[in-house]
Amino acid sequence: MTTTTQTRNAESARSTITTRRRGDVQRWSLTLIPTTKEAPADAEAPSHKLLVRAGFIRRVGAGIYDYLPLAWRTLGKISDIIRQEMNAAGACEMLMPAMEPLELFADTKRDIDYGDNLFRVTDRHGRANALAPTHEEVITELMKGSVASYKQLPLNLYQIQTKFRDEFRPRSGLLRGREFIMKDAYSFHMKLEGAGGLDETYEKMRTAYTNTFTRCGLDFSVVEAEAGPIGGSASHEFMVNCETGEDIILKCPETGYAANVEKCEIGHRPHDFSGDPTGDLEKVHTPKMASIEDVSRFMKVKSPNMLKTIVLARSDEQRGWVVAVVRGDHEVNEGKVKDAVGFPLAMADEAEAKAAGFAIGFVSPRAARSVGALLVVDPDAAQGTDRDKGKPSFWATGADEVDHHVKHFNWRRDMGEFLDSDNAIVADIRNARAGDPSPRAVGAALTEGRGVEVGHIFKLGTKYSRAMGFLVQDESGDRNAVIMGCYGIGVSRTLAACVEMSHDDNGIVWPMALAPYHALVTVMKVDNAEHMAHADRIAGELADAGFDVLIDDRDDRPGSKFKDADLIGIPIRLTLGDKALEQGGVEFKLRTDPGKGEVVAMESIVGRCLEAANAAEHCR
RNA sequence: CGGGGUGUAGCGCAGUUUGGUAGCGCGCCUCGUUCGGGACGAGGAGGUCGAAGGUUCAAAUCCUUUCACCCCGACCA
Repeated sequence: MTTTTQTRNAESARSTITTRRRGDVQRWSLTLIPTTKEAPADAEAPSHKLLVRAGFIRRVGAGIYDYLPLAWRTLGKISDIIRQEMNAAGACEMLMPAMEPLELFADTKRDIDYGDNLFRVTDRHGRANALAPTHEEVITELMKGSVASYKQLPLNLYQIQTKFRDEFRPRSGLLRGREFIMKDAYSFHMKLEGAGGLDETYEKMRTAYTNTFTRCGLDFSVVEAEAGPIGGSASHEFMVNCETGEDIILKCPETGYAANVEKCEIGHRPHDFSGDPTGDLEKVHTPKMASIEDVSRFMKVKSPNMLKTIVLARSDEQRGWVVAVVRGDHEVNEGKVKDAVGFPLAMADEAEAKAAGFAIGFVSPRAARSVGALLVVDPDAAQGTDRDKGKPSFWATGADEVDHHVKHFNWRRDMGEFLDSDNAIVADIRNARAGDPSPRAVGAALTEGRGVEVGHIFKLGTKYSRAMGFLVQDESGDRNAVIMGCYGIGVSRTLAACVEMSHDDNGIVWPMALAPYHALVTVMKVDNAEHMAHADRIAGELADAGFDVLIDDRDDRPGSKFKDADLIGIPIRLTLGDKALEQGGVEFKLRTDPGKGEVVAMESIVGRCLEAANAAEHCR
């Protein structure tokens, strides 16, 4: 550090309260940034390769990584944004232990639900402990002993902390590790609606999450996810959009509606059972071919011309069968079937279904009538006429006889009046896919995208409070189970997702908000005292303006320094060398700019950088 | 948990079929020449060949056992 920098630091250290943040200045030679030309052989995902190559992370064990200085700085920036948004939304930070006694799971049985994914640790006395995967039990236990009156609620508490999950298969570097950094928040309420209710906090969290990821400079989608125990839109996932994402999401290009595959609704699709038969029912011997693909290939019938018939069993107190029918190339969505029939159900036990008379693997819609079941047909399967071709629909389906299928199935002829009875309904019961009509805009088609889940908020209801006996007295003196919400952000995963979303052939391209340093001062001749003095002065001025600055003071060849600069992805590069100095300036180049950049006069550098930083804010 | 694969220098790899005392590229150290997009020359350091046991005069190499890691699938509040 130069004397000027030291003096400035000393000055800011003297004041007890600062209203503006002074940026950091760091010399490359005094930190650890071990860049490499080659990525480890086992890395596949772009973020994994680049984070290792750029010296952000190093593998310690399967799914366990060191966060090196650059990574730690970026994680700090993500955490800072999260803290600001959480605090602004009325949540309060605390810290719980990473380890917890296994006894805490006694009431919720989550140790069983989690199974082998729960890291277990036995201490010297033989006590069973767990490394926490999340903290519902710990915080509920805390609240149980600290909150006894409705007057103390609502509350929303959060922490940023390392979490553990003994994944079967850790992969893709930071995207799915066994140890990861997470922000988890838990809110507590006496009611769902109105002031102080769960719904209110949930909406605040949804806004806070949207603000957080927007400020991080991420391109993301908010998608409706599987409903929680309360139902409705009780759960949202925040997905960073990128090709390499593990999760598939569907979006309506006109309304912004987005949902994951499980949850996505499909817009109106007309249906009509009427239409002439395409021929007499023709039974075909299809030995041991129970799958659509096998039968399709064998009978030379395309899967969209087949009916896929799934047998489900009612899973509440009442007994009963449900036969769900979709087109051969579609997938039955159990959740949607459940919503359509109005009672819980599950895939039928094969033995029981066979005993009841279903030829499992060779079932046709006719079985609903002959065996006695509620028939639910997806609109795309409920067609007597092929609309596109304007002629009767050709259907192949099971023969309700082991090892046989039939061709020329016709809804009217083969099902008769059963279709008009209360035991036959048509409803959206399949998974959505790209090209399906949007449920929110007539004429719009859903598009498919991929993403990495970085945030998830949901309404827990009273699952944990009931299980653990967290009851609080309300105004009338009654003791009620507290209603909870829970809100998570994968902090370390956000770091990796950002790299997945934003990189090029040369390396990482950080958004300004998450970059470990905003600017990199690349000094060409580090043994030239005058040049170094310029670098220190420029860095100091930038730091005063709030920029975090890294000075590349390594005595290395220009080529490798430029390559490293691109690799670690600092947004602004200032090159200090003879060429620009002769013109009284330095070279200014954004990571996203091609070429060598432009010469900017010394006195204009800070202004030029501020301009770039602000432009970056706005374009996100 | 099923299928496939890999463990040799910090990283990337060859050598294993056919046993003979360990090599290449990058990186690192020293010296010199270089110096605006991963320089060149000369010299040098660095390896219990994942571990244990066995066969053999001799094992990275053959045999047995074991451990670790990766990829695909299944799974994933």
